[in-house]
Amino acid sequence: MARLATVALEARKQPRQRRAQATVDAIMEATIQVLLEGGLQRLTTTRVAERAGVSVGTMYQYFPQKQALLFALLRRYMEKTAAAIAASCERSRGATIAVIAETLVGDFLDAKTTDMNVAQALHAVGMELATGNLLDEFGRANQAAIRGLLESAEDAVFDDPGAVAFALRATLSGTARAATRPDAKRYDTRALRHELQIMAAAYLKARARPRDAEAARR
Amino acid sequence: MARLATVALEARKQPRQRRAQATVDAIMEATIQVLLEGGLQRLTTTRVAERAGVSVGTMYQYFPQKQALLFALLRRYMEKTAAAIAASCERSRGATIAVIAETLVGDFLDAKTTDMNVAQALHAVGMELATGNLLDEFGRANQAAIRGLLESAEDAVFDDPGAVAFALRATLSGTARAATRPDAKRYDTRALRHELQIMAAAYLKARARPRDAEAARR
DNA sequence: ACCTGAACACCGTTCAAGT
DNA sequence: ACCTGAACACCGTTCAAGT
Repeated sequence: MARLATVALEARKQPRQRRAQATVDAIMEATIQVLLEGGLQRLTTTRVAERAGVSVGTMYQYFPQKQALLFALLRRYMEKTAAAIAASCERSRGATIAVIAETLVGDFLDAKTTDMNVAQALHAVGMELATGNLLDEFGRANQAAIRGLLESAEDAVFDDPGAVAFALRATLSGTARAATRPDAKRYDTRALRHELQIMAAAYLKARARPRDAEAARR
Repeated sequence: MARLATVALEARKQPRQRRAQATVDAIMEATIQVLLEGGLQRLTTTRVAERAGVSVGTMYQYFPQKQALLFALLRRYMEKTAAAIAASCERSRGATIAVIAETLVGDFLDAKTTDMNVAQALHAVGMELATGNLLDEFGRANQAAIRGLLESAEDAVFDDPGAVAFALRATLSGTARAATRPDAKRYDTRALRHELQIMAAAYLKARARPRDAEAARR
């Protein structure tokens, strides 16, 4: 099992004076700039401090390690999207499930897509683009397999099997990632599996025409 | 935009003799061991080479940078899961969509869950667990918001709103991650949004009882 | 063809000294 | 209370020399 040293990622010290707050702001802004400019590989403590116009020592007073910089950025991004999603839920409260489904999906994707530059840079943390290319490569392979499967269905025919396979694959692999998170509880994983099966079945049914109808038309 | 230096991640040199192949195998095995033992933070080229019983120079002959080690591991993992998924699709070929949905979801999750130790370690690349904790924290908040929304639906009542909210949230956030990948094409994103809305609507309908029936029973 | 390991440039982190 | 920057330990990567 991957054991990890327990590390403090939160700020070591809260800024108490105005100039200290300005320092923290400058560091965070510098982190974004350096990240967007050169990716994670070029994000060094020296570079961020230099861009922020402070010494490394000062930076370490507020961000006890390099990771804390990224952590703070991620926290800010997630606070923002969570607020947007909560607001969306508030808006469609009491609507029909059809409206709820449409609004929720739309607003959720919108929220996560805003500030996409930063989000992408954060997601890319670690293996950078290379990992993504690999994921895409196999994503396409899996999608092709699923598409072939859909086209073979005994009792249904799909008008756009490519789109359905695409959505199904994205949902599954995205969810699988969540399910394999280290702290995903066994219960959650099993429940999720059951719910996903219901979801996939309902989706396919909604997207398919019965094969009989097709045969009858010819 | 995050610009990245183009780097060769594939092996620099193919092993031609038997002892060279043994060297490559030893390095890959050592990488897994070091990764599972101490996480990404302790995965240094020196440590892997030492564990593999070769010099760093030898390692750099086959893996031109540190990332290439992880890349090779990830590739092996994905080849394995892709093969499992293809086999699953082959098995349920020609079945009904109900069977297809159930089999596909089940086998997909199984494939991605096998070798979970390595998968987790690979997923953890970069921000390690801290990121995950943050994701979970806001995941729970979003889930609670969605659950409240579902319970407020005008035309439906859910027997297990928590489970439905959990599945919906996992699907959405997992998919959003895929949609915000740098190379996700605009077309794909828009199509995915539409498909997800159909999926969510179909799922909610499958999971809900009409409110009238509930009112009538009382 | 394959391997070695000292050497180099650079990075994360600390801490005594300053205002 | 806040900031500085030289100093330290260590890491990724290279390359001349070996078998």
